Amino acid sequence: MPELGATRPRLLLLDGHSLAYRAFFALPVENFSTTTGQATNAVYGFTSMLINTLRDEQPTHIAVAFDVSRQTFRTEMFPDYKATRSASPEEFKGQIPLILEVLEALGIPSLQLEGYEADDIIATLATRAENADYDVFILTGDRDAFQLVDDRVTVLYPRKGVSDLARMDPAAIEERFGLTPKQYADYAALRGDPSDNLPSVPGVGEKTAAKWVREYGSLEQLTARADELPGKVGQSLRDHLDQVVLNRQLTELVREAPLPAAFDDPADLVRTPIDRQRVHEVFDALQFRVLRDRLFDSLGQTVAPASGSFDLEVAALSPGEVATWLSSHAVGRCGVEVEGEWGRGTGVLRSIAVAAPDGAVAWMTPVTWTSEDETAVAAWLADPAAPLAMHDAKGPLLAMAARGWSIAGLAADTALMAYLVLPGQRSFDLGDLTARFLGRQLEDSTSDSGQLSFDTEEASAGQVGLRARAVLDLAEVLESEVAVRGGTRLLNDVELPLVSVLARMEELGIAVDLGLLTELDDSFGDSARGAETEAYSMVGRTFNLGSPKQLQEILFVERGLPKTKKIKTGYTTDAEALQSLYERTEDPLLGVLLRWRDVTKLRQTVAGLIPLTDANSRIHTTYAQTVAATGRLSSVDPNLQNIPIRTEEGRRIRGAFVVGDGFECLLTADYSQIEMRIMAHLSDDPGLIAAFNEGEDLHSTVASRVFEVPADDVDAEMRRRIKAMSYGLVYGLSTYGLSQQLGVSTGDAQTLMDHYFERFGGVRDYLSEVVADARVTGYTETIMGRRRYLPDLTSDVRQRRDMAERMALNAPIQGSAADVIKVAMINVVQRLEREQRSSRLLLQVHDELVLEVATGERDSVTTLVREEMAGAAELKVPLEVSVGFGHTWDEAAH
DNA sequence: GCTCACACGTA
DNA sequence: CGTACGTGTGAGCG
Repeated sequence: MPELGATRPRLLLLDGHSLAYRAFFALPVENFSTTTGQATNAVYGFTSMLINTLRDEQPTHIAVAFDVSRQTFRTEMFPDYKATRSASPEEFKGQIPLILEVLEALGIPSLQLEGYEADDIIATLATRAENADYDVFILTGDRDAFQLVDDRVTVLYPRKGVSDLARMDPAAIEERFGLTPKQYADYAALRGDPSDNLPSVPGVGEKTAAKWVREYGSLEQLTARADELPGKVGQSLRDHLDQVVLNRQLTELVREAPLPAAFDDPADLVRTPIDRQRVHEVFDALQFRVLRDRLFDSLGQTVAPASGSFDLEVAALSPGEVATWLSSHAVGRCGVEVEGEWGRGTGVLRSIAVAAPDGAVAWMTPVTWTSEDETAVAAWLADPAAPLAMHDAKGPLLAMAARGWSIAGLAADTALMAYLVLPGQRSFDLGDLTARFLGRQLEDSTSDSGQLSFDTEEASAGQVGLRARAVLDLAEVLESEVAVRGGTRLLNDVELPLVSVLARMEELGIAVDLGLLTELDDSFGDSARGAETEAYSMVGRTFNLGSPKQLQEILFVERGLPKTKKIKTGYTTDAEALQSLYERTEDPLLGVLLRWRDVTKLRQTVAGLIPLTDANSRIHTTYAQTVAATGRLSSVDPNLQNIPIRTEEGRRIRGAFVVGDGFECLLTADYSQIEMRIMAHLSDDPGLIAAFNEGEDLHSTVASRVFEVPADDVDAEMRRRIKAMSYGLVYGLSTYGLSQQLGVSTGDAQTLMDHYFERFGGVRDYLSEVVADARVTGYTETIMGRRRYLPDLTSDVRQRRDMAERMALNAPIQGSAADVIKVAMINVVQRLEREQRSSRLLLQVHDELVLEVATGERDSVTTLVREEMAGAAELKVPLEVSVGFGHTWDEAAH
């Protein structure tokens, strides 16, 4: 069994100057500057390497060393040292203070030492840490550090640019230079170094230098026996012995530099949590949007030091052992980890590991198990009395379903639990969660280096077993994390039961008319080509219609059309802008462009669906349950939640989604105005509640009250404005936004808003209360207690704060609607099962469910779906559900 | 091959 | 200068 996990603390040391310098020349400054003209390429490259290394190496301790000035003990020994190095450009120097700001925000200590280079500081810290039993990682662009490499010290050296790091351990040094790390300094001295202005020996290049050090073992031996060296190069060496000896002294890194007291003990370099607020400020100033996201993605919001490890034995079960192992160990909640592949409604199970509460971990694979073994696992998984903890169980469920298994006792899913704890995070990697919540290292640190080669089966057993154990331990910790946030019911009653509902929906997929899809592909393709040809002839040459850049050139330069809204790359060519240009200038090219955009988009949608259709003519999406910060589901591969509906042509695509063979029809059921109903419920506004209880049509009823006219006198324009206003409120609309939406002045928009709030004061009070509460508590909450954390509500940056406020306004509403339909889905499926219906739930599109209705079940299923959807939550207004049927998804719409 | 910006489909 | 998503493309990096 390989040794699993690292038990030692991990110290990361960075050479600030050399990394920044590498970045400065690797990244073109034109692409990395703020809008105010400050160059940021060195800061960017440095920070990017830092973030990647934090993510990949998970250090528990960290420090960054900088050079002070050119004057060091080395220049005293050899005045020409680094003399040819040109003064670093002002554009570079100005970025060092910015790097220091980044480090300060990240809580990473940095130091410099008069008379010494950053390398010496690093050598000193590395030596001390190594003696204190640390693993040390040195990120530097200076090869002199290679001499520090040994079993405990690894140098990470940028190979090219800023994203490709070479991992220099003793094996890598050996492979690259044919030398041990200890010999590296000898080699460097012999070879000389033009960048440091260390003279070389004429006739002795890298090859000879490496050969001699290899043959003689060391520079010392070589110089002692210099007389033996034959030929011209031998004489050359003898003539330059003094310089070589000096080179060697200069190259040697100081391992006992006099460090300041704060850096005396490596333990003092333990990582501290980052200052989120500061990070936002600094990254805002540097305009590092993507880097910030990458930082928060990879680290989560705070970083727990991952110092511990797992220490476990994984038993790879031999044929016939499974039943016995399970009955003696699998008592109480077990961690289950599946290795395999899944997606598009199916999967393959390669191996499975079970971590028992007694500490035992077993691993097994279909490759070796007997049919009795398989029966035993399947029966155990299907036992509702056997509680299971898994991580992101939906995929494994698909792999199990493909073997005909099902599970009954999913008692915990660590991905879902982490999602409720950190709803803003978009991915939940088991290794990250383990480091963060258990302070343990999940990855086997020896596996990356490729030095140890173990039997694949053993390696798999170790890794999968380790993960099973991590899941079990993590479930316990996350359980209390969820509980303190009041999310236990949401987890147990909604998210967990939903997993198997979604897995089943993915497995079923929805039938499509492949012939029709192909026809549509052709037809949209023809239209696109037609528009294309027309556009070329209008412009007088061919060009790429899909390139906003070329389009800008043609529209705003060649044709001199009026400028549209500014965007980063110039002026927008989006549909809204083109439409308005068309109305103003009547340039026929704009009409053709819009037409081309429309049909190409439709064609792409269709073309994307065709290859995803399986042998049974069904398409299987994958639902993401832990992606949307508000609690909604999302749909990928393909996204079936954004199939066109608004235009006639778009609906032709919906017409290609059809009822499957042997079923009667598709049924769609959607909540009408669920978001406004939730607004009424949460705000408790009597006027809005009355509007729902009394009025025929919500928007007309609200309009008649706002404009103080009888319901019959509400015209289409009044209704349109009020509808826009109502929905705008759900999104945190400003008067400016409303004026844009309605095409009226901000004054008129303000007046409309005032009138609205005069009649619906409860809504206004609720909205301001939501933001005020969230500012105090730090989060918003849905009707089922789902939280969304919004730390930016107290940001000093206006734009961030406003954004957070709009999120605060929207999250409880969008999130509550998500809660409601999730409950409805569970209940619909449960009742279909209880009533032994063959009809089945296929799709969810946020406020709509699509079912495939079995022959003869139409009426009963309609009733069932209406009842379960309407009854999914008890609100102060009724939940109204509208239902439609049809042979296709389009026909089933209403 | 990667990442970014843009554009656009849905609720 | 209205929320939440996913996808495809061009373009620039390497």
